[in-house]
Amino acid sequence: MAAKTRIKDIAEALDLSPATVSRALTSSGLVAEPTLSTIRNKAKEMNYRPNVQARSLRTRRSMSVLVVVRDIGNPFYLEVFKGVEAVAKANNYTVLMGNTENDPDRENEYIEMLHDGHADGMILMTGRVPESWENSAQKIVVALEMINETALSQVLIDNAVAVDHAINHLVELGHKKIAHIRGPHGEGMSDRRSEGFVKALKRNKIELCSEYMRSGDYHFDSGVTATEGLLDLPVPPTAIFASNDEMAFGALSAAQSRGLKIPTDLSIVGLDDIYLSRAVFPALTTVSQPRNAIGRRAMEVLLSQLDGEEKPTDHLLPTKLVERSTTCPPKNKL
Amino acid sequence: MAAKTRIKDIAEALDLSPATVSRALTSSGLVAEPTLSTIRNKAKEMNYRPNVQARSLRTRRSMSVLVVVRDIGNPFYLEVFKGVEAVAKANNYTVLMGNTENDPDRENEYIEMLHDGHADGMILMTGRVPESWENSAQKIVVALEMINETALSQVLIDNAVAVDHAINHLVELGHKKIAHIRGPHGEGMSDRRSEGFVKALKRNKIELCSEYMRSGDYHFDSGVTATEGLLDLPVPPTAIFASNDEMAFGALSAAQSRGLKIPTDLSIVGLDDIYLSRAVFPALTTVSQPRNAIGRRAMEVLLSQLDGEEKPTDHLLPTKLVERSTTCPPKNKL
DNA sequence: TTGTAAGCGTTATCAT
DNA sequence: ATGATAACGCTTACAA
Repeated sequence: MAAKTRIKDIAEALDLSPATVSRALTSSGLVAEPTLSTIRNKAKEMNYRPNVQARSLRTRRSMSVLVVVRDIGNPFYLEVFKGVEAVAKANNYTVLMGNTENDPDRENEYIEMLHDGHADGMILMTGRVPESWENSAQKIVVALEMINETALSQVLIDNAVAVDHAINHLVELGHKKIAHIRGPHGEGMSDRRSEGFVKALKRNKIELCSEYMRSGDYHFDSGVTATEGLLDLPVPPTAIFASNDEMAFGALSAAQSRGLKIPTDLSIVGLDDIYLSRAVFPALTTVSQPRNAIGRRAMEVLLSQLDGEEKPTDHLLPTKLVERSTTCPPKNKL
Repeated sequence: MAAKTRIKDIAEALDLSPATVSRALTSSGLVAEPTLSTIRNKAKEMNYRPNVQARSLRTRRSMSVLVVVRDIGNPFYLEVFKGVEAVAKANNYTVLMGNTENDPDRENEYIEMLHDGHADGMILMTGRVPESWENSAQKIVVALEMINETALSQVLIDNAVAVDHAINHLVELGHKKIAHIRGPHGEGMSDRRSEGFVKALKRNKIELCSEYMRSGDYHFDSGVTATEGLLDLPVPPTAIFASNDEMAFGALSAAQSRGLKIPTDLSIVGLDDIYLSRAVFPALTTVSQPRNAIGRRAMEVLLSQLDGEEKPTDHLLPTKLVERSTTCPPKNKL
């Protein structure tokens, strides 16, 4: 294969100046019609592709955005990523992905990539703001995981409403003994969900039994442990609401290990609707987040912040209950 | 915040030439000691960060690699990605991620990114070679999903051996009526696994019943459908080997829906050992792929191909059986 | 409407 | 061991 075609090559082939070729190719609308087509055709013919680094160096835009997640191994983020990618691609942006493993050093590394011009903007899904975001507020959008007290734009669900969907469903089925497995204390999303739980019970005039509140870390094992504790109680709950699906899987597994029939002996509701929620048995009743839409919106918000003067704001997206097979009325209605 | 520090700024502050500063900062070993430290300290003090695009423009290396998968929503790829990222980071490479959704156009887009210098190399996990890879053989490594008849380097497991692990386990337990849910016809990996199945039966002198061979598409639903067909048979199998975990989940779910006890009534073995295989109930017995190691190795191979003259070759990594709770001896030993 | 020329921040070549 | 200078490929004032 021959060397890469440059603008200069096209210019020479057509006996024009590089400037004109550049203008024609960037659709600046400054090139007249006979020339315009000639140039574009020649470019195609010579298989021209712009050199990204040269362009970025000159324009000071990399035309790429960085999506940073806490744990790239978590399938939850991927649908969001797809949404981001769709909008990005439509706007000629490239998407880079980074994961931090909850490591502040790595979080800062990615902020530095922003600073270095490696990316023009950043979508944060780490549940935490890196130390040095301040110069870059306009370039950052927080998605999915809420961050308390920040001046950054956020795109996420209304966690309290999501929890309401779950609890209302259980209450309508007749449950009164409802337990909750919450996420880690001190994290925005996690706190918001568990506050939502408390309020939902109150609104439904159900007594809040402190024994029925357990903590997990969003992972499977913690769901198992919490559920074992709940089932050991003198008066075990008839329903468990886990604040994410993976812990709900843990609940399901723990209950089935003890020979309980789900949902007859115990109803279980999750939150997230991850891909495999329909693949467990029985399929999990849960509350779905519009992950793809969150990704799209996050990217849209980011774009408008990068272009214009859009000020950081919050964007709440709707959730809905997905009723599958882990819920039914409690056995002994009181 | 002040404007970004450039090499020129450091040079002026120290009354040296930009060239010297550049050399000191890229550890070329060409700068003498008093100067070297002075420069490095000053750089740190002025908070210098190199401009990536300028550097890439000059060196013609982007110092980033592209990982392309077929479906980024598949959690399976993520552990591989982590492996790639670890090695990449250790070598000062940035990792970009792309997904193709099995769309040839998108596959070519990523090849073009390679060609454009957006990335120096590429790790392909699409199970397919894009049309125009030929000029870039040295820059591409295929991982995870085998591609028939290609001159590219490949890093993957020995699929036949992986299947052996599964079948030998079932045979040792005493199973003779072993069914198989295979992946799509015509795909390298899929064909290899199902050939492995046939050979493994033969080696164990078990008759191959054509009714016991079903096809799926690697997704949950196809596992359900295939299993329903198998259970409807006059003489249903006592064990099912699904060629990936997700279809094994389908088998599990279908069997449990019919009231079968797993593993007593039916043993199930998967292949892959995805993250949630331990989170289903009962936890899935499966064959694990060293995904992280595959990622690491793929990146290592890519690096050596980019640097040196390493010729494309294949690299097979070992698998192992993970015995969990979906297998036991068949009920009615004959 | 098109051309000329400068410059983005680096690194590589050639001197010294 | 260090400095001067050019060059990477592109865009954008400014000029014509």
